Amino acid sequence: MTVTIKDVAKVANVSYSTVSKALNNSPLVKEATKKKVLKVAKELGYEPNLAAKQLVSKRTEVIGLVWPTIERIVLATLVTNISNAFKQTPYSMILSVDTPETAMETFRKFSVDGIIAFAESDLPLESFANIPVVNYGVYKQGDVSYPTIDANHEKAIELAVDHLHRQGHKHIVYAGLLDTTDPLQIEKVESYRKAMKKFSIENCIHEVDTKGLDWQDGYHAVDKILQSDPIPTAIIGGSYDISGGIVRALQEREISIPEEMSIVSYDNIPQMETMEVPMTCVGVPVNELAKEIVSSIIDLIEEKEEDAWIKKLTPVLTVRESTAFNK
Amino acid sequence: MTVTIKDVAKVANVSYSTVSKALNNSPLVKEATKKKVLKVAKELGYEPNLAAKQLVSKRTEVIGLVWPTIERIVLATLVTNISNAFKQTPYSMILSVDTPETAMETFRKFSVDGIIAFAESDLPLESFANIPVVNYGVYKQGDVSYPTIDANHEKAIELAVDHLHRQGHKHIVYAGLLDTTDPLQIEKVESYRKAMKKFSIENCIHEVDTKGLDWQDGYHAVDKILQSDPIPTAIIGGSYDISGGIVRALQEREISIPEEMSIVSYDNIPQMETMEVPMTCVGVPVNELAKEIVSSIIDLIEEKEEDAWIKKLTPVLTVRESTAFNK
DNA sequence: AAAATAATTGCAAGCGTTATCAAAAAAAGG
DNA sequence: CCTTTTTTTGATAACGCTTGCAATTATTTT
Repeated sequence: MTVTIKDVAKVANVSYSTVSKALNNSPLVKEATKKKVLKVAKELGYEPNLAAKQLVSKRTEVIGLVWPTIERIVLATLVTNISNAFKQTPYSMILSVDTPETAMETFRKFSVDGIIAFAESDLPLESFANIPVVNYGVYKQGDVSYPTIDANHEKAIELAVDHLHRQGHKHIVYAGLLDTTDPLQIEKVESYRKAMKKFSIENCIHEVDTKGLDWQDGYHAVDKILQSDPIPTAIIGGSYDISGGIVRALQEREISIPEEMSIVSYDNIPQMETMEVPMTCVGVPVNELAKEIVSSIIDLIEEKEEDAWIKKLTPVLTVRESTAFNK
Repeated sequence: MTVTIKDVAKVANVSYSTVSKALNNSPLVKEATKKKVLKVAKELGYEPNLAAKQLVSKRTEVIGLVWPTIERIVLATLVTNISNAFKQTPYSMILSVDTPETAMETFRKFSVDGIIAFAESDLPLESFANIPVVNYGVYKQGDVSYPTIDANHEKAIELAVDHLHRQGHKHIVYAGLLDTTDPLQIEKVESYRKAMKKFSIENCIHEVDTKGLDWQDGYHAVDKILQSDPIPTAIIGGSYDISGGIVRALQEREISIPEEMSIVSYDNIPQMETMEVPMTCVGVPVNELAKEIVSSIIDLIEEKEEDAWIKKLTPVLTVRESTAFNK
């Protein structure tokens, strides 16, 4: 039937406690035996019994990810990247698409060692009874009740403006969600203004409210952009989807990208590369974000730091084919 | 610390094996003691230790759901509905967004009792070593290697045509993905043709290829629809997203729904109700789909049927405000 | 080469449950 | 009132694993 530690022990000709230690890479067992055990284990197709492990060690090496809503593709991509990042570790991840409350119940049932949450999800703080949590994104400006990972949004937008400015653009419009209380969206526009000032083109500041973050929101924002005077030569799209909509709308009007219009998108996900026009974008690459989140939660579990902190990751500019010199 | 069965035993003044039986509602313990034990357990806030339970009973009461890609909202809604449906049962669900191969690994690690998969995911058949699987949707026409749940698509489309036909529509256009090998999409158009024939309006058969299943695909199909002669009075949208795009495009052209154009959408998800125009739709309601999937996998686990079968669920027509009599 | 020290290995005690079966208590029968 | 039968309870052995600690073996020291 199922291969246990004892079966491995028998074949490897050592005691089963040695097998256990070998499998856990304990320094108390000789390298040679460790190798032998590992080889036998593999041959027999040994798989550790999680329940037994958990029962004695009180740890599960399982981390729960609360993902209450099927949201924008950026988050979806982040989730898959996080899931991937765990493959390099002894931990596994389970996902709950329930409300935070029921997710917490499930996670307690599984006795997960740690939890990853997104700012969007509004966690029931009380129910965490000393189980480590890492949060992605901030709830409100300045609020850091948990260890929090976030991108340096200000820097990201500055990177976008800088890039366009170097290419000779002055009339750079920011197309994003403006009329909102979402701190992230607010920070992005404000950063845009700041950056325009920094490069002394604040007289060209020009913002278009997309009213949302989706494809159609970008698509419909193009009308407004093209009606302005002077017509901008470059656009900063506030999200992956917004930029996608903008590109399509421009193409339909036969305005060529990047010859007649440059566009830089916020968000840095692999999908940017495979868009109709490979997109120049700014943001923390989603795989880095994922790696950081994963290593943070593991550190937290293994070192049990207590404080809430915030870590702002440095974004990068990825230049592709949607931007060019302004002639 | 954590309250165990032994703590309960001590307080209730019985042996801990009696407590175990009482908690599992065994007929071998007296009603009176059962009540007493349950009361004490509650008072002490006893929570059963899943790991210990698993270790001895060999069952985890956990079911894995393979969801490799973040796909159309219909699937996302189905996933959350399935997750909800499990709440009525002793089982819990874990989700893997990995490739089917790695998902299987994770599931093996957790020793899930069963697996739910979507036809889209192309499972590695070999790796299932007698763990029950339920599949949603069919891979290819007629292929049922697993117990499979699916909607009766033919019936659904017929329902749509019937509804429109009763309202006096003849020029009913089907807007969906036509140029594809996806058996589901093919079945839908063919069902459309069949239904049109059934109601003797096959001379009005009119299909528009959306080239995809997304919002923008629907949006752009409207041009083609409006260029035809005669202009149809009703549209069957091939998916939730397609229909959404169609509605928006019609509204932009100030063609009022349902006065000037009726539209029935394929897919029956709650979001249909909250669209810009509450949408008349056909399909198996997702919550029913979810319930059926959940009860099937549980039956399979508990009764261990061996055969592959396919269960076609009966779709329903949900009439809302996107359809009206043709005048 | 013997003694001391260090590096490995093995033993055995749990972890919190369930499940089997023997023991005890209660009920029934003679 | 003592057997016999039935109902109820309680020991106890797994389940597969980790983990101190004791036992063994290998390596230094003297």
